[in-house]
Amino acid sequence: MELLLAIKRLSALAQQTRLELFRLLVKAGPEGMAAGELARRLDVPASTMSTQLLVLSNAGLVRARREGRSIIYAVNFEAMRDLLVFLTKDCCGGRAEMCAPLASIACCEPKSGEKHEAPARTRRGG
Amino acid sequence: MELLLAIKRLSALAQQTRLELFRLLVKAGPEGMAAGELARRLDVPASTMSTQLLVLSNAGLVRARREGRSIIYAVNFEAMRDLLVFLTKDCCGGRAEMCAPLASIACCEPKSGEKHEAPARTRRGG
DNA sequence: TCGATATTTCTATATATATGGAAGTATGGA
DNA sequence: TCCATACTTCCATATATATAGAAATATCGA
Repeated sequence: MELLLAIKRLSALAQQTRLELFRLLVKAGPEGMAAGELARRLDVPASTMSTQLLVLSNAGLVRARREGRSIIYAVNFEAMRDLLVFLTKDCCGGRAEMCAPLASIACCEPKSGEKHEAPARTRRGG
Repeated sequence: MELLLAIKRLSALAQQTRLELFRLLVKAGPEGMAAGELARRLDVPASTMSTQLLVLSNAGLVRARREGRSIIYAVNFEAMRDLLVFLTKDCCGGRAEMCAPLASIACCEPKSGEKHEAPARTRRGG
């Protein structure tokens, strides 16, 4: 990934309303959520929400699709993944100390895919 | 990690001079690099560099130590790791599609630590 | 103590971002 | 076509950030 694109994505996430918004969309999954619903949930005016969604959208972190009168936003998981890879790869050029711990993240599966607890399958509450 | 701390760290990285600065420090490793050397390398005035270093420092992403007349900055790998974990864990609440690819990053070791190419050992030029 | 070096803090200014009301645009139903 | 709903775009304003010169502070060597 290009440096400027990474900055654009980092900037998009580096703000309270937008990070909360993004997390909400992550939880919503590929089906996404309507702009109005997002505005209601985060308790911000429609115009503000629209502006914030545009920022995330311009950064490629979310995608919009129209469904009737609603516009549904959903996370672009690939874009987010690319950003994480960029940040991680960048740091692994010569030293593993930053990256190794990522392997211990509950949902980060070993690359050969051996059997393990697979906690990513469980729901948040479980 | 707290949301506000994550935002602080994302903001710190979401700027061209600082992201380049941070990457430079990552390459420098735990030994770090002097503020003046960083300013020279990125071709910015000392006061600007100092301000940017303060931002990274306040976000906990770098640490400063004095060595003679120089002040040496080094990446706080743990802080960066925590941020990556925060961003990743956040996204893994129910869905692995964003996180699974992280396992394929060259330096991201399987958690049981089986043998693999271990590219993280090689230097950048090698 | 003096002077050179290394860096920070102070200060001003330019630029970017966040917010939200009002007006505009798109969709669907009658 | 008319109206309600769902959003976006426009605009003004408030706040935050970036930049860098000048002055201040800390360290070292003589």
